[in-house]
Amino acid sequence: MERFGNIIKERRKELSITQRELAALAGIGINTLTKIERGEANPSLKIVLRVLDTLGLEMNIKIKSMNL
Amino acid sequence: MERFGNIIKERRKELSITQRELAALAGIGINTLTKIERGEANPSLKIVLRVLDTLGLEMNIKIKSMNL
DNA sequence: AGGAAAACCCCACTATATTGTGATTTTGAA
DNA sequence: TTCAAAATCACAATATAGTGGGGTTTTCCT
Repeated sequence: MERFGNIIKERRKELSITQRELAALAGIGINTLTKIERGEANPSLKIVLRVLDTLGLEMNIKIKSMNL
Repeated sequence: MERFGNIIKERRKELSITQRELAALAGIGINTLTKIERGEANPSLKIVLRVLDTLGLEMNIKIKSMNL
């Protein structure tokens, strides 16, 4: 979850918006967002997708690649 | 969620395992899995990652691509 | 250093995801 | 067409995600 939170946080910073703004835009609670960014949350898929979408990010799934 | 469920279901079929087997391997309840496959669930990230991992799938996040 | 905005913490409440059990339906192969 | 396995459904109980409110700390700009 750590990793996931960092992606969100970094992207948010790139877009220069605050946690409050992102939470509002994504339609989620501020507490929920801060926990996600800190990796202290286990968010539902709905929440995840809303945040990603708001940040102009997308998630995709593929067969696991080899680790050389 | 529909889309997500289908990915899981199709991959499971490719691996020729039953819902019960996948649920057991992933360490989640059978009811949870069936709902996910039908798109009638809003699973937590933890559950999502467990299922994907069990199926040899991985999720990644990138900047949304243009729709031409 | 001072002050304001941003981020974080704590707590309690509500909403809902997750689960097991047992019954029912659907599927697919002999 | 039968029969067993697989999938779905219904229900109740528990676990936990999501939330708001208010206070504290951190950040960072002047």
